Amino acid sequence: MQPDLTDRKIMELLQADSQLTIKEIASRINLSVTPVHERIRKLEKEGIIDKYVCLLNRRKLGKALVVYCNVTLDKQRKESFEDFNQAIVKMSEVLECSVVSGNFDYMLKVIVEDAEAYNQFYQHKLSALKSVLHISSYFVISEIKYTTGIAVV
Amino acid sequence: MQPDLTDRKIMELLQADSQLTIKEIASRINLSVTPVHERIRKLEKEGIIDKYVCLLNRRKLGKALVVYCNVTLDKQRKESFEDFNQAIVKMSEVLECSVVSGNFDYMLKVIVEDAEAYNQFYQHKLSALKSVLHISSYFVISEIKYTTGIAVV
DNA sequence: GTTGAAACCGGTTGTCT
DNA sequence: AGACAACCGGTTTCAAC
Repeated sequence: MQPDLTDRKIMELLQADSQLTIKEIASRINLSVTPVHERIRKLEKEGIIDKYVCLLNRRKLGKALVVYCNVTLDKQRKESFEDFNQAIVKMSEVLECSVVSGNFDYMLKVIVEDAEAYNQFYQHKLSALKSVLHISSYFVISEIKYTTGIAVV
Repeated sequence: MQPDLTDRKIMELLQADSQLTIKEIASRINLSVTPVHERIRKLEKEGIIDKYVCLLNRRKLGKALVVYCNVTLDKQRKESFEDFNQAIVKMSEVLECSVVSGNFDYMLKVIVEDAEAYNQFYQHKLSALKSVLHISSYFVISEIKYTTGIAVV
């Protein structure tokens, strides 16, 4: 199923605020509640709407530091990638981790309290992994834009 | 206000699934609905809970390609940063953009349909900006981990 | 912080167009 | 496929403990 323009408008609204009532969404796109309700159910069932979450303000929770890491693995070792992947998914400091093309192997996004906390993470968790050959860290100085909403309309 | 352990447990649950009923949350942390309701309201009021959103499945929407970009600006130009920032926030392909320490200036996360769409974005939007001196693109081959939930407990 | 009750409102379902 | 109406369940507020 390919979502039509009405579906996309609904998704755009829910990506910005998932607490909008169906009634509110319906009035914004000039529809009644029934079709809006059905469309949302369908999008959820199809897995196009993946999940509903709340986003927290990291600064108010003392998690002020974001670091992007480039990691290179030691290719000589067998199953380096498997070991690394399994270790990474367990680390709560790592929010994003992807295999990338280019000079290195992985791109990570890490969130911690401060520079000292990052040092602890770096020394005792990330670089402690046997499969890791090299790490470059890029500290976020200023966040210009952050959104979870992808362009749909 | 610093959230206590009970607040943190609530946040952890809402970060994973914001559609949980208060009743359900209450039973999971062995509390009644009233205090859970009050705590959530408080966390929202304080701005610790920033917003509620839905997350979409990008692949099912044909947005299969994620690219991390390192961008360096031409420092000679006055107000390069301001110009760049303003342009970036308007680009729907860019989900994350941060000023970072190190060899380059910005780290971007871009989501587009495919390689051709990225090429269009790269040539006509990103590198078209006057303030941009250099761009390195890292294509995501495999996403190992992606979460919006920060560690709170 | 707990329990219980009451009012309210949105989600949900069925029926009709 | 959309509109309307009725029902049900959760949220919200209040009281008393």
